[in-house]
Amino acid sequence: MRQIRIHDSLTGELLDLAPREPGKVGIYVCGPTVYGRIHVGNARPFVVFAIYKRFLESVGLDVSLVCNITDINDKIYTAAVAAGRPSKDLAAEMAAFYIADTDRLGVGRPDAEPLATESLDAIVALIEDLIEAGNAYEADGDVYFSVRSHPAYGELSHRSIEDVDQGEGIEGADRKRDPLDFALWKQTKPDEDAAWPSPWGLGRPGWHIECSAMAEAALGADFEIHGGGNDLVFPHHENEQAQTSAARGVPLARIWMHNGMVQFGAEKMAKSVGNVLSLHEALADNGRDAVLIWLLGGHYRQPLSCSDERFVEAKARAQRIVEIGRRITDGESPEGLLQYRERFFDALADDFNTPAALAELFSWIREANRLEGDVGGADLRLMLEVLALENLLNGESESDQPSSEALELLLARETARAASDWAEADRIRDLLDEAGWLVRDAESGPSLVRKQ
RNA sequence: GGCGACGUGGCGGAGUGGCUACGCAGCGGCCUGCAAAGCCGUUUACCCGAGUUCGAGUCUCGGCGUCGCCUCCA
Repeated sequence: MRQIRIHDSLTGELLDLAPREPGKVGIYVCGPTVYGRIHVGNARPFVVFAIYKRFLESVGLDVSLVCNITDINDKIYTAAVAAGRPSKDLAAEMAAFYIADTDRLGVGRPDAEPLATESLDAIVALIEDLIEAGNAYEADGDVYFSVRSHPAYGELSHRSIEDVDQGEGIEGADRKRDPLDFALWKQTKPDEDAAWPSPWGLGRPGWHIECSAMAEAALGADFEIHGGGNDLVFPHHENEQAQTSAARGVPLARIWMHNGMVQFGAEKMAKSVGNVLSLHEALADNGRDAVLIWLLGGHYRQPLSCSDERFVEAKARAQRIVEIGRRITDGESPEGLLQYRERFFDALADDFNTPAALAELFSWIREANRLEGDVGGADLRLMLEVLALENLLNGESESDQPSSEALELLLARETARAASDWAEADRIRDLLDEAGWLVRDAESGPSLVRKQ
């Protein structure tokens, strides 16, 4: 079996995927905070890890993918106050949009999508354990993690404790014993309309502890892969790692897998910058095939540029796959093309190199196009299924079946062609073109193809 | 300032110490009545300088430039 290797942010090295239990892989990915519609940058980790799960499953692994939904966060309260509505309603609405928008990507749903609001017991229990272990302390209804009590702090983001602060001089600064410390639990505030009971009074959990608790609840500590955008490495993932390893004595995850940012122009796409393209808009304008091909067209760790040109290009690539779909037949693929299929999977096994895998897929297509006669499409379908793009081979839908009028015109054109009446033949072809049909002549006869 | 990463052909984007990435666009050709689709070709692509090496875009050092994180952030 192929050795699967992944770049680990903690060690900075390619690590072999080494499951706790042979054949089983747990992946936890930080999902969005639901205070607005998500943009294509938010969609990147969703797609990367959904497709990675498909790849791992295609090589026989049993994968459990967990993507949380953060529905307790400052941003939600701020947005709710601005909208003059209960934060609970806003979060519920935006969570529903998130599900709907990502559903349209058609890459499958995660196996679990825990909500912070439904994980309070686990969160409170983890905080209690940290206090008991001497890594956290209560202060006037808040609870803070004591960063200096955990010597390994900084190991993930490769920074020294001297170089960071957790918002000194901002919220809770007077209650912290050390400016480095970060909040695990925050006492409720007057402008917040959501709070939960705890041993420290009414309040709400900090963002970092939510993920530690939800990840552990779903997968157990020391699970295989923790993912997310590389903008989360510090402080979010650093803090998650510190919390769980302090409380449990084992790392939260064995491999930290971070995706690069989507860039709009030269800058990171971010709501705070305002240069966002919402996912539902991108899907409506370009279709999910093009959005997917665009996202998979770059290596997950690299920045990915977003622009109209990129989507035009992705659509053209999708079209090339649709064209080969008209050419291939059911059944086994020629042995001569096997090398491309093998290298496709090799590329994905080697730090999930989707652009290299796509290159092999397109090489398969080119070679198939060069062959004479029928070409079985089994291998191509296998590759496309991993990428959730096998729909491109499924051919015309009902609405793409030529109408009887169109077929009559095609017949009339054949009559004209048989009589070498090219002017009439071309006139009919123009008529068909206006009706949305492209004529393609082949040895086997003419055919009509729906214009894209 | 600290930490991390990156600079590849018109554009996007992989990759390896010596062998065509791939896609998109343009141009030329084949095929076609003409097209479309497809195929073939497209003349030292690897930021600059120095070094290591038989040989470097690929390793080392030094520049220049860009991006991300250090504050909520996928």
